[in-house]
Amino acid sequence: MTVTIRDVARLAGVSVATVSRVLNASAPVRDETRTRVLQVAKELRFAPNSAARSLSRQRAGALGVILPDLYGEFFSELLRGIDQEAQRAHHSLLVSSSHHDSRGIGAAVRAMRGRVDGLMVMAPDVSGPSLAEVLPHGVPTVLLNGPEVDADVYEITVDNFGGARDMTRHLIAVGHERIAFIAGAERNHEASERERGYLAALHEAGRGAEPSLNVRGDFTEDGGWRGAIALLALADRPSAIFAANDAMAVGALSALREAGLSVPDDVAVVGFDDIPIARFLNPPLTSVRVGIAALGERAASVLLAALAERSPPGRPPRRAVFPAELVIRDSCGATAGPPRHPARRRARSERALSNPS
Amino acid sequence: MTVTIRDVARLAGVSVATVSRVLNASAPVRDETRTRVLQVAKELRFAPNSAARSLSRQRAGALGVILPDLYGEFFSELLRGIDQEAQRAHHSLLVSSSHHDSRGIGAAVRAMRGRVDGLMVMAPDVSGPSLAEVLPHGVPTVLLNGPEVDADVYEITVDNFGGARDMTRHLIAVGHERIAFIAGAERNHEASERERGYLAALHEAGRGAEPSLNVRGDFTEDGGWRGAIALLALADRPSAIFAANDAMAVGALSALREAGLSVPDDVAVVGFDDIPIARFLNPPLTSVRVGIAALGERAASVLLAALAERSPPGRPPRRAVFPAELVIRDSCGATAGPPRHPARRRARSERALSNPS
DNA sequence: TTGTAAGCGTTATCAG
DNA sequence: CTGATAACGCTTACAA
Repeated sequence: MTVTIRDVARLAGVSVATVSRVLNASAPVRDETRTRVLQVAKELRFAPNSAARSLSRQRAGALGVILPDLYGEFFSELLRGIDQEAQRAHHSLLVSSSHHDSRGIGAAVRAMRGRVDGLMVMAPDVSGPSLAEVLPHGVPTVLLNGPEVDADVYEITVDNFGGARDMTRHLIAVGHERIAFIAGAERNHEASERERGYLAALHEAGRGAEPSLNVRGDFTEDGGWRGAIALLALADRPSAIFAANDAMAVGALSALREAGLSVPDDVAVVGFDDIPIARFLNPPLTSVRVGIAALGERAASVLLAALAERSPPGRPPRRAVFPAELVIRDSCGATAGPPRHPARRRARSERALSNPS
Repeated sequence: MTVTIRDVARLAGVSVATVSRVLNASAPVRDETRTRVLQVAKELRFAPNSAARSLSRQRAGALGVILPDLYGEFFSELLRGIDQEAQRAHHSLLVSSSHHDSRGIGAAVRAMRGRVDGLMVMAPDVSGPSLAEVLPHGVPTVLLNGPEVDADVYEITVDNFGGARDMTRHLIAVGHERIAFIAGAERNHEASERERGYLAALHEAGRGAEPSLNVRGDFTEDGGWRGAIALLALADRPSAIFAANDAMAVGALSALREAGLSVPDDVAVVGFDDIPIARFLNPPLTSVRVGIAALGERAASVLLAALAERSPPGRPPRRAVFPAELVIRDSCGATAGPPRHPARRRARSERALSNPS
């Protein structure tokens, strides 16, 4: 076996309690013995066994993250934000991914029992009730971008509906007549919210939603590519394509390029999420900014705060909604064409609209 | 507190030992008692406490992952591969990120003590000796894409040198005279290996390396953008830009577009890693395929195998090198121009070279 | 200021 | 087949 606290105690000529006190600064220890203990601990490269520690104090010093997937820039950004906040609070991160049904989520939740103090769960493609069934009791939990759930949890979501509605409004405002939508995966909460926003904006503009312009995607580049191909095959092709996330917008851009069409001149393309790469695309992608990393940070900090307060989370669940704001870049044709040698970079053809109409 | 094995035992009218036996199928139990125990366990939604479990058996059923960063598609792909393999073996994943120095890595390693059975460490910007200092003794460890380390660990790396050399050879072969390089971060092992490959290819072609064509980057899109801007400011601009990773290539493409230059007609651009988005870029990016997810899977499976064998890892360290092969797409100008309406997708303007010259 | 000892929740050994 | 009970490594009253 590896070195334990008893080894340190023996070599330092003290009891294990004293070693523990020194290492945790949990009680006063004579200076001389302290330095001796530290000395020995360093020599032995002692590191306390976290499992034993978790068991003894009744907390693990770790947070669990359960995600539907890990593909693409969205999840790494989210995880990055979560990790940053967790690390600030000296907490470890347990990550489990590719859970698309409640059974899988339940299994992941159970596996984390005892190793984490709290949970962040993103499960956009699971229904509220079936999610509530597998969520743990007595473990503070933050739900990310999911449906509303009848359970004692915190919920943080992005304004998917409002963002999509605003984006569609914007496309209408700049004169687009035929606005197509590449939707997200079926039964996915975020996907349906965004679709709802798209339809609402069409409706309020007094336009009917043309079914052929609303195609099903799956949030991947390939899905966006296929969606765009389908749309281009229409007799009367759309003048704008709104992809329900940036990954699909990337795929759509690729399809348009292959078809020899120019963006935004022939067809405008916009996305959702504003993943980091969006502004570097060709052309730079108009999108809906979500602040993915900030969302992750927020989720972690809400969870940490819940853990900090002594009172068990018997309070009513709190629900927070992150704003989603438009970021207009070249791909929608609403900016002036880029000058050939821009002096400054960012300010050129990018603007954020706080309250687009 | 939450429900423990004692609660289950009491309600089922058996001892905790029996409950444990039932739940782990670790010893024969009478059918009748088994069903009764399972019944009670389900009713109580019992899930064993993993910390206690880890402590008792001397294994945690979890793997640790230590990464330098979490930004961009590279790391999410890597993590995706690792997670996939870990999940197959019913292991959890502990992830800790943004560790660029040995101190931080040491802290992360210590924090994982007792919660993981093995470690995967990616630390390209830490020197071998200082890494060896903080690596744990007695914990099976896989080093990813790092320098060779004098410690009892497994090492898995990508052929960064060979890949970069082959890519440069390719650019030379298709007639490029002035080939620029946007290097990775300083003191980064992968960065320097790739740079070495670039220089080696120039050298073997009897060309001197022009210092002004070799600019420093940092593996981010922004770094690539700045690098390209610097290169375009040269009196005699390069005909090809080799970015040391795809993220920087993305930035370079963006800079070229802003400068009104066409890729590949005015300047060719190539990258390294072949992140998933590369083939969807505009134009599709020629790159060096690394098989990122497969690399992660491999790392996890090597680790799991090491954990499975009873013998403590006293064997000599094993080092494996993943091949890196060119993927030629449009951005380097070595493919025929894309037809306007390609029938098939992938085969059109993409080809993989196994043994490029 | 320090030591002793009782847990923390499971697993595993050893008797029955 | 089943039940006590001793670990596992650490923290934390409670004493001294």
